[in-house]
Amino acid sequence: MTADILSLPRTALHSHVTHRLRQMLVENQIAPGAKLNERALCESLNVSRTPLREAIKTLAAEGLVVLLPNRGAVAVSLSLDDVRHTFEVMTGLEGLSGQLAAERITETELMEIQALHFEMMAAFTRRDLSSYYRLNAQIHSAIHTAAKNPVLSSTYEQVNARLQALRFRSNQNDEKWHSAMQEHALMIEALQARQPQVLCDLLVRHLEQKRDVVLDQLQASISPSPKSSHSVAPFKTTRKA
Amino acid sequence: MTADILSLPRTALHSHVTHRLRQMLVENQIAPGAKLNERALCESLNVSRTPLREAIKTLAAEGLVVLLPNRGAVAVSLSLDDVRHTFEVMTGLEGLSGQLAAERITETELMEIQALHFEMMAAFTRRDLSSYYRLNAQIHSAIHTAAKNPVLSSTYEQVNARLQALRFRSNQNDEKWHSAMQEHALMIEALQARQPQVLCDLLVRHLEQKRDVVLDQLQASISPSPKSSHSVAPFKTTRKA
DNA sequence: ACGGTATTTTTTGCATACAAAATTAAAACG
DNA sequence: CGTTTTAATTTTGTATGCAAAAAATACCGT
Repeated sequence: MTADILSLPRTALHSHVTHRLRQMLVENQIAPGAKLNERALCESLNVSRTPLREAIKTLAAEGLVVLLPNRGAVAVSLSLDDVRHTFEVMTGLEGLSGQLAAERITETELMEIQALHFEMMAAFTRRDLSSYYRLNAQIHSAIHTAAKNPVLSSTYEQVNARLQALRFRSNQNDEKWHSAMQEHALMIEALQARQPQVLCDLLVRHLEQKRDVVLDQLQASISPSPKSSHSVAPFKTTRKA
Repeated sequence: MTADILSLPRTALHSHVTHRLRQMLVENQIAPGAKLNERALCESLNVSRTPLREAIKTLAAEGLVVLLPNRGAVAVSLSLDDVRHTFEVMTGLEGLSGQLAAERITETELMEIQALHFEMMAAFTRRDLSSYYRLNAQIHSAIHTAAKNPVLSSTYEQVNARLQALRFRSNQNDEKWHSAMQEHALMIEALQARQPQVLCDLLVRHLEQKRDVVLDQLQASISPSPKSSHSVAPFKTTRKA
């Protein structure tokens, strides 16, 4: 008994499919490099091919899938260089966001971020990783909101989505996690003191650390054992032995 | 006798339509705020509704059109704040691009930019505005290429496309044009000297100037005479007198 | 004549049908 | 047996058909 929406689905089917597909890509329910079979997805999502294909075109524009002429679409699979380039852009955008946030943040917004930060410290103290991730995302999102530039926010989100599919774990060890917490504390201070450049630099270094972790993990996941967890290889990694 | 492509259109019809529509939007053949009538566009482009609608979804993801549920799509119409926000992002991206270009540019690339710069000086001397625009775009594009980050380039292009539709004229008067030329000369120097921060600052200030010109022109085109050249008003500017 | 309601027309959104291409399977040949 | 060729199947790309919603027009009451 699937909990279908059969009352008011009269609007926005393609939009619904877009969201669902994006979620599947970002959450790795569709692995990087995997082919998007229209028939299969149609059945799985209970829609016809028309809205599905429209959704795929949208996701292609967002860079989450790649269109192969006459061969359909595949989930984007980032090379190491792609990841480097994407982080470079993300870093620039996040730095800008921090700068603007430090200039434009209101007292209420600042207090909310401080509250989130305390919650995050609690999560850290308990070593509650999932809460930590959630709060971390919320804080960064709050900074973007404080920057008060919707174009910047949506651009950042779009670029960020491509990396989400990598499902990397930062803060593997306690030491790095601790230093990430300290960096966050410094960010709050920079926001309080309304120091745009300081916050910008902090965010940039923060992201560069994350980038290095991601790149290390990616490299580790491909060079020694080709178990293709989230393979970077363009197409089929399966070969006849 | 229309020069149709009847030999090899067997691939990428939606892609072709996307390009054509994007061009029409960017070149203002479809005015900001104008409704995209599917039937009309189908006839005009000689395609069925399926590839047309797919193209519209792509352009919606690029931010060139806005989808209204059950009411189709309209060409995006930027408010003054939208323009401000868009320029803010553009500035950040172009600054980053300049930084990276100054770090990564090769001798050959630098020489090509210098050549383009001399051509631009020629165009300026002749007060050949259209050549100037073309060369200006080429130089900026060459800088992006020199930054060697495809993700950055495509992100920039996408954000820039939304502003292209404004069809603004920078360098209205000779004085501003002259100072723009001087700024360009300084950029070349910064590239030669491989000074990332200097180039970044130059590009940022360059774009901020352009932004101010655009905002002035936009404001002038709406407050005094509501002749709706490229209207910023959300919908119909025509009212019964 | 005017405001509001009902009806027609148009337009959008989705599903389906059909054609070309690609992929896979089978067959023929070496 | 392996390789290439050929046929069947699947899959993608586009066109068309149908239903709901929106817009436009006509109608009606006051």
